[in-house]
Amino acid sequence: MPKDKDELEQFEEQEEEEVEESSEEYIQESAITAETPTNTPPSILIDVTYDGKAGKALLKLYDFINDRIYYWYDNTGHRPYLITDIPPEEVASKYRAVFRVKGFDHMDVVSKFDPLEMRQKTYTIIYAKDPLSIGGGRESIRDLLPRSWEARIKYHLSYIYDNGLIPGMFYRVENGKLTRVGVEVPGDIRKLGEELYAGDDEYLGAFREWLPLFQAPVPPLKRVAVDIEVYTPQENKIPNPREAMYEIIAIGLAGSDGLKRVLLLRRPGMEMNPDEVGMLLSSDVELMFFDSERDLLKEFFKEIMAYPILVTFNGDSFDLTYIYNRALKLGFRKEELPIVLTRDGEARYVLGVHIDLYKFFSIRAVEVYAFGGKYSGGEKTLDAIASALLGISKVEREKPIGELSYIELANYNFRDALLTLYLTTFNNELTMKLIVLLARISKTPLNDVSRYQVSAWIRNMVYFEHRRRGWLIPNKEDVINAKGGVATKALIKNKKYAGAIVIEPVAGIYPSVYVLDFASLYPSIIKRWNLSYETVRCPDEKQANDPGNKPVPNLPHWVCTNMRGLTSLLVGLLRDMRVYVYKRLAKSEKDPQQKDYYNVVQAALKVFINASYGVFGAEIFPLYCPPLAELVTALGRLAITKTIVKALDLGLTPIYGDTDSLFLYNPDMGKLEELVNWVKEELGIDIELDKAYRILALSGRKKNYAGILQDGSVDMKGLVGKKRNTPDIAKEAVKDVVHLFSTIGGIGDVEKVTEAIKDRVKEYYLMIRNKDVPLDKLAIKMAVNKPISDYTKNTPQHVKAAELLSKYGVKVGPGDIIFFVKTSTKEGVKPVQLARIDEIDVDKYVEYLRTSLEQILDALGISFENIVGSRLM
DNA sequence: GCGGACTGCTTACCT
DNA sequence: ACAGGTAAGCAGTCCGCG
Repeated sequence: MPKDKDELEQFEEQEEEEVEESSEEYIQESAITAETPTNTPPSILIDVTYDGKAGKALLKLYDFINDRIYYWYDNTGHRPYLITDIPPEEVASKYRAVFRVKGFDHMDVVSKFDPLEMRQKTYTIIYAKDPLSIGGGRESIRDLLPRSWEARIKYHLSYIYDNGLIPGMFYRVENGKLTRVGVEVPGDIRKLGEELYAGDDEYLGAFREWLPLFQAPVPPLKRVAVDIEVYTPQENKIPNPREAMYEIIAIGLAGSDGLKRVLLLRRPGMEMNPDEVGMLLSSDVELMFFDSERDLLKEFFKEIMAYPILVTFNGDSFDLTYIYNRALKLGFRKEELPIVLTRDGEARYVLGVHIDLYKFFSIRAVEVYAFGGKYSGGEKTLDAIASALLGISKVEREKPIGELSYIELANYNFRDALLTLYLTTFNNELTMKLIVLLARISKTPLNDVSRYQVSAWIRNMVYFEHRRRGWLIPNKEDVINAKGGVATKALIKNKKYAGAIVIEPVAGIYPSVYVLDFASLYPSIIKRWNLSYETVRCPDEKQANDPGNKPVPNLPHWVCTNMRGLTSLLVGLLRDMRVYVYKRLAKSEKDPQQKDYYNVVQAALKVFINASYGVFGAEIFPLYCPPLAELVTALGRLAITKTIVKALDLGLTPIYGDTDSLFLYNPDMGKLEELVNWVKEELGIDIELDKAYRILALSGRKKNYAGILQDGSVDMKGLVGKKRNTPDIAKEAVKDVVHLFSTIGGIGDVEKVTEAIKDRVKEYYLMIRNKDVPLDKLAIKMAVNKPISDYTKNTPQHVKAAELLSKYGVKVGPGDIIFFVKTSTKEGVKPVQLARIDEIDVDKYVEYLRTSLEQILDALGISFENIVGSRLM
């Protein structure tokens, strides 16, 4: 199993550039099925998919009490369809070919609300017997018509929307009919919403609708983590999972029910040394030996089928794909296998759901918002993520896989399976709960939630609401055509519109600084100003010409006041539920289990809220709406500017601010409160005290400061000394100096501490001058973000170092971090492995030390040159 | 032929 | 591949320089 980044990359799909989103679903090649009873106990809906053989939507339900998986096939006659504005008679006369499509079923007339034209319209709906006949197949109805809508929505999602299904919620089958199981909501929580939204039936209704999704518990989902080892004749060469040429010699299984097992292949010439048994890392791991690989796989398939959820780390690209192809090679028939490979590189688990944690943890929004960037900045390997989240450090393997003894192999193999399982169990099953909650909010099956980015989740959530309201889902081009382009210019080249404001900070040391922060500024703006793709620049002339409908005076965009915007309502609701309900509950709840759960709820909500503005400025989002995005940032600029003016008015002293924050120097507490109230009153947005510094050092650069908070902790932002690529020696110097800085108790200490800092700086300077530093502390660690061959415009230093490395046979690819030092050799750089201390370019490192330290020294008004003497060498 | 001013590319950060 | 704004370093280009 590949664990290193470059190894992972080898299996990333290269050719699957699916430009067109097809409605095609995977072909169910497997004949394995679960029971389909006419009555079931309450069960959790874990997957919704399309079964090509049955030609129907298929729901997978997990009954966690009796530990059973059930299938439920659609029996309502639901069919794939598309919508067109061509009347049926015209279809019949002008587009007769539609009827000749083999999967054509029938036509009908429907009335839908067009959110762009903002009126009810009549459409023709054309049904097909299978998704491919709508679009994606050899001959499809979509391709025969000049205009169609909703023809690119994948069928299983369409099925979810039309039936109001919520993946992750509880359902039961009663006399063959699928029904949702009710959820008990405590009266005091319901009351919170009733008070919050008194008199606003739209919000109140939505609140009641959404509450059960958060109140329904997430039951323990039985799962098994899987990891395989493959024999390879060449060391450091990872076997190709598509070819599956070599033997699978071990499969590790770690179950949430306590299963600890390694299936091992007996190999000629390898003996089991009985003395070694005591060396098993976990003594209760059960080893099972097999004489044939076929039997080993047979046992594997049998074992996993006791679980509704299969968990892997990179199983889509490696483990499960390898197993699948290897099984075919060994004579298994496709129908016998519980795994199916899809065209877009997924390895699906037929009975339940396969969750590939490599994919899930690679989702940017999960990484940043749900896990607070804890594993950011490094490699996304099992070891790296496990070490960041679980604090388990890496165990090195000393020999090639093929040379390990049975016990060594079992230890190595089982450990990875166990780590994979741990990634789903730590913090009270945080990961599983998060996935289920994300599925509920987005109406997306667990399978897709764990594989698609946040824009797909938000798309699904919003599409679901369209269908619920009987709205037509517009095509992407319709939105752009109706809403037009932008009116502002970005400061950064190649960006589409203007963003946030950053206030120019004045360098200096400031005792007692209070920071005010707009509470989720952009979502609040979306709520407060009724911003939604359909309300912004709505088609009503009267609305367009009413100056009162222009939220930003110097922007030409107006916003509809007649109806509440869909996304405004959704974002507003989710934001309120997070702030007023689940953050509060998470704080007040006594039961630790329940407290943890509320925290997962508020973290899941955070993901959606934080991404809600960005998607409207992202071209890949199907409701991409630049005027909406630019209104949000413009209103943000207005909010912070007005707040600053008011602050000055009140005699407060703003010294810095960035986007949604305002730094106030030594404020009068009464005035501060006055400002907060004014903002709430006049701007209709919440602003709150975020943090307070005992002392703050502004370097004079934007996004760049260090401060000591009231609890004595250091808060460093943007300083070079904090960046990953800065050599450790410079980082240490900064850390040292900041520590000295933190000893400043009052303004009276400044001089004394300044002297101490000067001395320390000089020490570091001399250390570098005298090359009295270990080489690895001089290493610059910089990531390669694309294939080396793609650096055509220029050759940055880290790429030069990478090229030197490749001469020694070290392969470098995207995601790899290059360690290099600056040398006085011809290239100017060398990979740290190849360099000697006497080749170091001392001046360059003094320069590094200078820029790192100056960001602190500038605040203190000290010059680096003064300390070290302007010595040019 | 060389150095300074400049632009553009690249990475890592902030909100 | 949810957004834009900023710091910093280096590569490469242009231009002046009697």
